Amino acid sequence: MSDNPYLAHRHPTQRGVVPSGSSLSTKEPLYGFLPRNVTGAQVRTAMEQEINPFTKLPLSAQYKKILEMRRKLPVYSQMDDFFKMFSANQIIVMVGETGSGKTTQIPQFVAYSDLPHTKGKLVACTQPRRVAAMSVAKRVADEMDVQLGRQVGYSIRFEDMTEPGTTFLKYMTDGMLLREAMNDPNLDRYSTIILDEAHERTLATDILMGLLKALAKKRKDLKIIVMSATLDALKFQKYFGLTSDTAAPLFKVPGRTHPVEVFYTQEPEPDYVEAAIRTVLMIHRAEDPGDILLFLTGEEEIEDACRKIKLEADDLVNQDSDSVGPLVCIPLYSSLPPQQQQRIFDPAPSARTPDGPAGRKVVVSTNIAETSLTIDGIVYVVDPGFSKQKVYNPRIRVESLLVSPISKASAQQRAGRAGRTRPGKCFRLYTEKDFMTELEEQTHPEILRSNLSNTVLELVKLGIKDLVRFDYVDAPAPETLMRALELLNYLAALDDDGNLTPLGAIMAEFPLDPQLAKMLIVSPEFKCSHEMLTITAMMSVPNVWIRPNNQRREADAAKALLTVPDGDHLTLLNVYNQYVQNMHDKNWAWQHYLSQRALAQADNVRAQLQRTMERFDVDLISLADERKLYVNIRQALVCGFFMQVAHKEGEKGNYLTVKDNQVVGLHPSCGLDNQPDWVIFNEFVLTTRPYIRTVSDVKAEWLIEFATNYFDLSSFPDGETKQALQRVVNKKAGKSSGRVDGGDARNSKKQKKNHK
DNA sequence: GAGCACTGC
Repeated sequence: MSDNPYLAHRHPTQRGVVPSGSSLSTKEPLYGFLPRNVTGAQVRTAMEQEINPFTKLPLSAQYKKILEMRRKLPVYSQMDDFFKMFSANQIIVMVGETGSGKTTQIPQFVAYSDLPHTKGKLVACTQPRRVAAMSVAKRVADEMDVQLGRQVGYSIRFEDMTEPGTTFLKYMTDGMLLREAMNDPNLDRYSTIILDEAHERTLATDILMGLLKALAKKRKDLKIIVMSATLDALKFQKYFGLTSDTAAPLFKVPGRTHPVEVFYTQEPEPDYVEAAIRTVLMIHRAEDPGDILLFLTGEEEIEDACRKIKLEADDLVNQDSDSVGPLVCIPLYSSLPPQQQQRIFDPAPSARTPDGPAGRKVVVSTNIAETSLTIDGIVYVVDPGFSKQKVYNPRIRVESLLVSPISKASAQQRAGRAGRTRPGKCFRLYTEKDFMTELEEQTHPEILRSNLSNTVLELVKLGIKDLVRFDYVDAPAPETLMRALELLNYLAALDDDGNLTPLGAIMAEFPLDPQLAKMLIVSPEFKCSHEMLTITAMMSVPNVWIRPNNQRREADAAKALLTVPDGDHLTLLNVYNQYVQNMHDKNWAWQHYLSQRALAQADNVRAQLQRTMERFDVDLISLADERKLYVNIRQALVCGFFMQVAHKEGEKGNYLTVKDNQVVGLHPSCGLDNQPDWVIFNEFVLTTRPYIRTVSDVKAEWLIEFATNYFDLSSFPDGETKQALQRVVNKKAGKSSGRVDGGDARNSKKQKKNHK
């Protein structure tokens, strides 16, 4: 409070209430404001003064210009109703369609009501994506006529653009707020928390909803606003109702978009890519000027479709250049370099002759254009009705991507992309009947489609005792929770009663999957923590290898030069080290067919992980003897990934995963120069057939020594794998092992038996 | 002998 000039200098004795009857009243923009009891009229008056109520500085011309625009937003005209509802309720559900202005305006309204700056508190507004948190914060700082990072700021991974004591309105990623909650379960710094884009149902937002619902009962002073799209509102209202049969109040704001006419096909389309190409060309020939957005499922499909559209469009132009204009086709997916992604904002090609037919731009995109990126000027949307979606099978512990039908909500979102600048049309390549009867209402929330080992560790760290009975908006399958608990128990992050161990508490502090966190924390015992830090960082960023279609051989040759034959993990280490030795040179990366973007990310992640290691006194050490070092690295890998081991089966190059007995092959990208008996893998991918990817050679002795519990033979199904292990155990009998078990590195004690 | 929907800490 003392660092607040407003209170400290003028009204030091009043707590959070701006006094009335003061002689300063005429100059005081917040005169008479009672926290959480302000009216729309009061706020509008304050906004129109000459003095910025939060900085005491004169308001700029730009502020006044922006205020003019803000007044036209649908949400602005409902200010009175908003303040009434906000004053009277602890939790509000709000729906505001695209263009309502909710993301920029509501947090400001809340700031005028909460007056967080007078109490040393903050108003937080979460976003699912970093770019959104940054760009909205910038916009709102402009609207409030303050410098970004002062009164208004943002907080995302790698960047905290806030000033403690000054910032009172903070945009942040949902994951960032969840991290904060792990160390401050009451979230005491916040007076109001706004969860924006709740309908996207990210894992972090789902967990936050559960936490905030419980916290609202404990902290009566905490207000919560959940903002979502229309379709989900009732679900959230019921979830956040005070009792089982009352619902949280709904605040509704209309959007500001143009109508979109929707067309369906008469019959189902057997080949959606072919149908999509046909539809794009039909639009180009027959419809008025305006750009087209086509949704497909992945990189290969998109590049392929772009080629075909381009060929056919050129044909059309050649046949009839008097009535068909030029067409450009632009692919869009996340692994494209940013420079190429920018091409979607290029204007459509101009007509060939001054009065010739207009040119047209076609963007062929993954789901990235459904939420993350908006392209202005789109008038036509072609929606085949599919996207790649993550699915998790807890039985075999595998996450995979499957091309699946989209939901109605998703189809609606796609159609909406046609109406951002003027009335548009959406061509759905499925029948209206299928839309009505076959599509699910909502996309399944992420929590139902993911491996939850990370989430479960977070929840336990958050103090949630009974994971099965936690009040989820949608409860995950019990088997998924059991799988997560089992893994965390084997990793010694949780004890046999499900309580967090000291090791688990540290693991939870790392922004990593539990396996990675574990191997990193135990790595000092193997004197290779510098190296494990690098490998962990490299495993936490997108694929560094680039393999252009027309230069596959060159790319493979470049990769061969960097490959370490004992394992892909060592190759990743080598790549990073070479990158650093070559001074992070962009050209070096380019010449070796490596993604400079991914390498730079690895650098960033590595630095963050190193800070976390230092914070918890995890030593950073290396062995000088490289051969011994490479052995130790693979031993440390075993401590994290012992549940992802496969054993060679026969001579055909097939492997059997341990315990699950899935038949898998080494992925063609694997750099091993032979077929070792035992391998440890990072990923199980299900494409043309089941593959394991990022694979290293390990020894059976290590499995038994460093993952004693998991490789307890009495828990093994009979089979070749068990026999092979039995031979190793027999051979080893008589010799004694010197090393401590890899279970709980901190306590250096043997893991307890924990099998059924 | 082949892929990497998209986010997030």
